[in-house]
Amino acid sequence: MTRASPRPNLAIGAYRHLKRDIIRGVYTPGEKLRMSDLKTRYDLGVGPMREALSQLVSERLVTAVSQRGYRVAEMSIKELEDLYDARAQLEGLVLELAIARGGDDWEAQILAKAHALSKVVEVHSADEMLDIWDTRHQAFHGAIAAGCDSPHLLQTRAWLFDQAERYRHLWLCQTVFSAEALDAKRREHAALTDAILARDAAKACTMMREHLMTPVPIIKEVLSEQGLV
Amino acid sequence: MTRASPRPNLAIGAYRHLKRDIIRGVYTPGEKLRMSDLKTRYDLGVGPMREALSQLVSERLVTAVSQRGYRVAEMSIKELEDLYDARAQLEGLVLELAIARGGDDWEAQILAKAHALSKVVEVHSADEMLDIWDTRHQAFHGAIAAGCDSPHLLQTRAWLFDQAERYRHLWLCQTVFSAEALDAKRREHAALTDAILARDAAKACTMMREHLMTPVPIIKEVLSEQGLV
DNA sequence: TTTTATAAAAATGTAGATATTTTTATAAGC
DNA sequence: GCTTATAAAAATATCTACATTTTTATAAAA
Repeated sequence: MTRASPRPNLAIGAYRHLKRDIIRGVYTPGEKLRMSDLKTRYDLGVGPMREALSQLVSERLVTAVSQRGYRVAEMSIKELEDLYDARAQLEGLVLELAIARGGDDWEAQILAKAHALSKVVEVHSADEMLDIWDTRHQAFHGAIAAGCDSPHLLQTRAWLFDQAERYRHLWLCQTVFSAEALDAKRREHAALTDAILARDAAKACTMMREHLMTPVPIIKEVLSEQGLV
Repeated sequence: MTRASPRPNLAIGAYRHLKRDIIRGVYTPGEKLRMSDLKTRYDLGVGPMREALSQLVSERLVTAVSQRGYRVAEMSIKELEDLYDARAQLEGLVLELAIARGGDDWEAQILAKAHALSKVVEVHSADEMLDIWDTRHQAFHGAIAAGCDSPHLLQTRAWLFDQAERYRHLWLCQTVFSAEALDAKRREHAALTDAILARDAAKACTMMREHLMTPVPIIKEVLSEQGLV
């Protein structure tokens, strides 16, 4: 029997918690992460804390200067634009490969996830709505990308996604609570699904790139409003 | 005045050293990295060592299982194939963007680096030859990629490059010490440069993808010969 | 052979010592 | 007075050594 992963060590927990907090905007961009504060906030020693921070430095969510500690990575309009452009281009490539390589099961999964996403309605709390819609939305796009059948391309995709997560979170709050915005997205997803299932690579990839770029102006507004840049 | 980077901490040094050793094949894939061995080998305490390992786990060069320590990441034919495929596809995308976006300075840099690469001859020691050729080879490809003008795409490119580095190192030793192989590469680079400067995107991208895939069969042979898989 | 008990080895975590940076206070020069 | 330079103090980051927990190896018993 395969042994279930044992007790996760403290660094792993700290890593997850801190990453989540950074993405959710608990810290402001550029904020100093003092070891003494982190120790009390997450209730552990410096060892595990430093390990968690080291990983986040690797992922570029935190910056480090030797002997001068750690800071939350900065955010900027410039980064936002490049990040979303890179994501759109990569997603286009991945989709092109998926259309060339994907089989029947790939098509079926896309339809399944598209259906689940379109059925998100009438949820009680706002937070619940945000969670459910985002989960299904990611599942839908994940199902499309999976067809490229390349673990390493999917990994780079996931990495860019993580990088964008802080920006994306701003957009998510704007979109999910607007019936109009949600409806626009629903139509885009339906059209995208049609083009993909018709294996029209050129059309589908263009639509995908445009679909990924639509949040950019919205995020720009929120960034200026909240004084984050 | 910008303050020069101060004393780098021990974790940074350990990270560089360990990463280099893994890439150069000092450890065999899957080998256990015992803390006590690492401590004596790199002459450090556990703290900095664990920080360095945490970063390498993020980069997937090392794997970790909680309470059971660290291991050098495995290598496999399957991973080799996916890695090189992903690299070729991404490099094709980056080149397509570079041809669309690159300016005069981009063209000039490519010509400059291509020239430097073609002039690598008559070096004394074998190791020196390997270093110089590889440095200029990377500079040439780097100059091409730079035209895409996207820090994040270049970053994902660098990450995939790092992932492939262990495999690539095997190929490099085979190629640099074969006059015939070097000459073949020289012709490929010249043809590639021509297509790029002619801004023939379709042709250049196809050539680039093929160029990046040529090492795969060679590396497969070396891997089986050396019993690394 | 398989299981259980025991001992050794290894990984992880904490606390305190050391070194570095940043802040604050003080004094000198313009 | 205002700025700049210097020195002491505080805050902070980093590292090592030791203590604790968990895993792995070994040997005895079923």
